[in-house]
Amino acid sequence: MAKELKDLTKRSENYSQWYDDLVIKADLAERSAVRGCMVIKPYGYAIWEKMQHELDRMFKETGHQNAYFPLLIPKSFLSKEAEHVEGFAKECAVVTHHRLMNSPDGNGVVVDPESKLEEELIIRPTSETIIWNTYRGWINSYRDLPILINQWANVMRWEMRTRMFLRTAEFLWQEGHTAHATREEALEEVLRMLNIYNDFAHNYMALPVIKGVKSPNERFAGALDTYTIEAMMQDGKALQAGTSHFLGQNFAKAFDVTFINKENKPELVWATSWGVSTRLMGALIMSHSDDNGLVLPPHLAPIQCVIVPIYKNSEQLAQITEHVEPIVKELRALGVSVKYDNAENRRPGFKFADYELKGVPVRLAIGARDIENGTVELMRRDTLEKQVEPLEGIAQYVKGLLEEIQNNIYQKALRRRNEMIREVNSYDEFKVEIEKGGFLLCHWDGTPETEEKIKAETKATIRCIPLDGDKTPGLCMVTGKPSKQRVIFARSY
RNA sequence: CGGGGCGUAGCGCAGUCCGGUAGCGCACCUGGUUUGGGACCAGGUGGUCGCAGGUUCGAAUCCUGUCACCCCGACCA
Repeated sequence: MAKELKDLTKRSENYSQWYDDLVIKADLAERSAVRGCMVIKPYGYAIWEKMQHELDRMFKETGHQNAYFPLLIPKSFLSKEAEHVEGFAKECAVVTHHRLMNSPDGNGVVVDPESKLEEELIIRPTSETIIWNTYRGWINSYRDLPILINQWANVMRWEMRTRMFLRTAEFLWQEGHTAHATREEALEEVLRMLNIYNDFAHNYMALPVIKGVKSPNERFAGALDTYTIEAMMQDGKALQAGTSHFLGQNFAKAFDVTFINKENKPELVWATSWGVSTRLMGALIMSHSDDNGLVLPPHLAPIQCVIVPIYKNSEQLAQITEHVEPIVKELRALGVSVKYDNAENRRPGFKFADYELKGVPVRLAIGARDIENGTVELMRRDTLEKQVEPLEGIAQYVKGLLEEIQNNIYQKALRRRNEMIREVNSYDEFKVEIEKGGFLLCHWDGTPETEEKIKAETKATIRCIPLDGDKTPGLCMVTGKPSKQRVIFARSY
């Protein structure tokens, strides 16, 4: 084990490989036997649960409720919205039969041809269709609106290439699906949820993101507008961290969902959908990790503080435990999640390295020397700095330090991200700069043709048209045509 | 679907050119010494060498076929 951990050494030229190793060695997930899927391990899942918990709270505080819709979607549902089917058709897993039988040649089992389904079922790649098919029955009058529902679920997209957390064939997410009486109300909802994602990324993930709207090329299949939060990873590639879609009346039209308004006239319902997924785990890992492993922001760390005893014999361990137990109690009373690792089959050095790899924000080490001096050795994961603190009042100190670490990790990520943003004014300069990674702020004439040309020639896409910041018009760097404002280009995951 | 690689112990690999007893490191088990940054010593368990044919006295190794997986593209709300 020791040597295996050492292999997670300095970040290699191949950042993706380093990332995969980190995910596996930090005990977050492993590759599964199923193509393009992964097994999320307990430690990784604990982080996801914390994310879920905080997001769920924010959703409920804004009037949303949770519900659950089926995993399987009749094929015909998917085809009702033309753009939607075009966007997803190429990556759907399809259920065609419902029974197996013993193979006639005696080798295992085969699909029973007799069990062929009359209509194939799609494993949901997203749930707009089945949900809007259901909403039709729920909505009659303006009094039934709005409907503000969220679902925590798994979805499946048969991607050609996968990468743990960032793009797996099956992933966990939440998808909100809301129905409104007016365009204005729906648009308000779209921005409300975008802001929730932004706040969550900032306050919990310590992840700076840019709010913006997608170009038509990058829009969700079936949406009129897609809003996004875009993050920048340490290797200079962008990551779409969450989206909020204004669906207009497209799905209401496709699924015939109308309501009777106050004037007793039928009207199509306005829709939004929004979601974040386990991809956020990938964002978390890629944004903060260093060469010693994961760095978790305290607000999401399953273990916020670990205590490692250092002892020569069982009497010493008992003595240390006596001093540690009240501290553990006190920390828990302060709402700090703490682990006292008194396992005897690992030496302290191993534990130190292991908890660093796992990103635990604060480590306390207590030995006989400390008991004598009334001190404790404290190490913070974000700076890797060690300090000696008095045992007295240590719980309160750790509590305060966790907030400082949370803030420091954000500031560090923000600084790094900002250094990767730069303005570029000519296409020649763009081709040079894009190789260095990061966000490039450029003028674009607003046409899909220009965006496609840039993508084909440089692999860069428009990550978003930022909502905040500079709105000065200019001239497109490629065509010289007028541009309303600078947009953000990057290569992305 | 194109281009490249790989398949040998739980994990990481050597052995393949040139056929001849299945190897190494880590992990695991036992005993002992250790324990303030990834312990050490001694002993031990574990393999139909991806699968199917073929050549041969003899195949991880040579031949034919086949199946996985990985990487780079294409694809990716």
